[in-house]
Amino acid sequence: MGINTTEQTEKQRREIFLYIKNYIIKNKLKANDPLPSENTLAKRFGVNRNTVRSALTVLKVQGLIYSKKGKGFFVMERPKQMLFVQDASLGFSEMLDQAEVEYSSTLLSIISRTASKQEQAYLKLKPEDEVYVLKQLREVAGIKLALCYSVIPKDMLPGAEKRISGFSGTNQIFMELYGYEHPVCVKTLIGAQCADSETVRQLEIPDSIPIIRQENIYHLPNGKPIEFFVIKARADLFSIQLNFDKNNNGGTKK
Amino acid sequence: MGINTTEQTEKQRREIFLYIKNYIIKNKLKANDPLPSENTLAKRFGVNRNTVRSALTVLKVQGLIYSKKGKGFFVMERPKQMLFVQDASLGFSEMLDQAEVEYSSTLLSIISRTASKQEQAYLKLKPEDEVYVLKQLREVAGIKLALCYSVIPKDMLPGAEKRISGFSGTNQIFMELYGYEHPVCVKTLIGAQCADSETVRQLEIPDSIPIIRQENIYHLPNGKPIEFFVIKARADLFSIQLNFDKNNNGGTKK
DNA sequence: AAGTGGTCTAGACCACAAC
DNA sequence: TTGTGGTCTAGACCACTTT
Repeated sequence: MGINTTEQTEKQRREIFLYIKNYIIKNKLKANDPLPSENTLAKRFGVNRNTVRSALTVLKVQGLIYSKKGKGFFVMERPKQMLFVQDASLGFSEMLDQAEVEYSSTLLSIISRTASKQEQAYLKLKPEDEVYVLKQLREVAGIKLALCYSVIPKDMLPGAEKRISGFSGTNQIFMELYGYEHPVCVKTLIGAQCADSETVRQLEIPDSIPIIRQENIYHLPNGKPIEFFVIKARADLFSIQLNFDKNNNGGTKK
Repeated sequence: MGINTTEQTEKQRREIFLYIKNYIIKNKLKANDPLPSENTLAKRFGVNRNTVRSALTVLKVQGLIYSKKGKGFFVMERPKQMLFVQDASLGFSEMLDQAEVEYSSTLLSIISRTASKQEQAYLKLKPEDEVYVLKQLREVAGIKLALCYSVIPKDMLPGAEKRISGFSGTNQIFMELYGYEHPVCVKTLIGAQCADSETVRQLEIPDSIPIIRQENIYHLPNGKPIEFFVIKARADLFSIQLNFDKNNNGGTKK
């Protein structure tokens, strides 16, 4: 068949797409197992290599496979979803504690700058006030799970740059290093977004994985704002559970 | 330049990609404004139409542009984010009420079937028990915002197929049609996922938009499970806010 | 040297839309 | 009829990996 003859419009690309998906299932391929090469598939289906490539591209943006130049295509690993129970009294680290998973925190950077308008509102700051911004990478069960940003009024942590070490969460800093009471979450905002380039790079994920973005505002028990905490976590691994059983406020319907 | 000569490897596709993004900004294009055609761009950059297409494909999967066969490429509309405050005592419709946005609900289908294992656990059902499954499309401010699934034990709604009309939320059915008390949410699970094909079709969105998935379990005040409610909402429009100010349970740290 | 994926060209045919 | 996007072919060259 030299030139296009018949029903090329209803895509044979889909046929190859489905073949690969079935191939993975039937052969019970696990993560990082190799797939047939582009040329092999092109010959098997009697189509051009470009057509095979367009099918593989779809699988790639869906995060089912990945490729390495000079080597081939491989099955992407799809780890199991983890569930984390959210509570006003728990910080992020403590939530991981409660979930009984092994985790670690790496302090990527700490800078100080003036507060943005949003941060001024959340932390009750004046435009000239400065904040510390701590960027952290959280790994859970050996997997890079989330990028976290802590925004903290600078006057709450005098000399923080030199005092912070052996870091494993800001609540530890607040309580053990500065003697504050346990902060309480007064507001949480949960959304989802596409992975930005920094998140893709730091978490080493394909940009097809959606990101759960959680913003928390923490106060001290006396009402003083102490932290604006942003979590950007891989949504394929991270989900949030909220229980209303206990602190049921009686259903005050408006 | 007949055949590939020099540095083709570091992609001129990116050049076209950036050109289009700048083109939209510089010319202050609004939603649904047309973009230059593939052939126009190919001539302007002196490249093949396929190269232009691969750049446009990237912009399409990112949800910045869309195309219509026979017409051309257009700027995708990027609506503003809406914020919804979550509360144990509020159903989804009531949450929209409280947000003071104009909304509507369309009942897409109602079927009955046996409960899945997950539904059996959530609704305390036996394997042979049947449930109604109501599929709803929620539109907010004229925009298709979310696909919702209500799973309700069949014995809670005798003869539902014939009694349901002028539907605007299951809580209305529970209370006005069947005289139940106002259900209370006892558990919420929030995650994010890529848009599945049905959601893409029903909400008329590109599959690049992430989806917030919220699962709620509702009980009657007497503790009887009445509804398993799943919301699949566009994450570019929908985010969830939780306030812990009021019902602070005192910070019982474990 | 041979094989793999990545990029790009040149050109064909199709379905659809506007004139 | 002309122009648009959608699909596919055939083939070139590149960078990288393995033998």
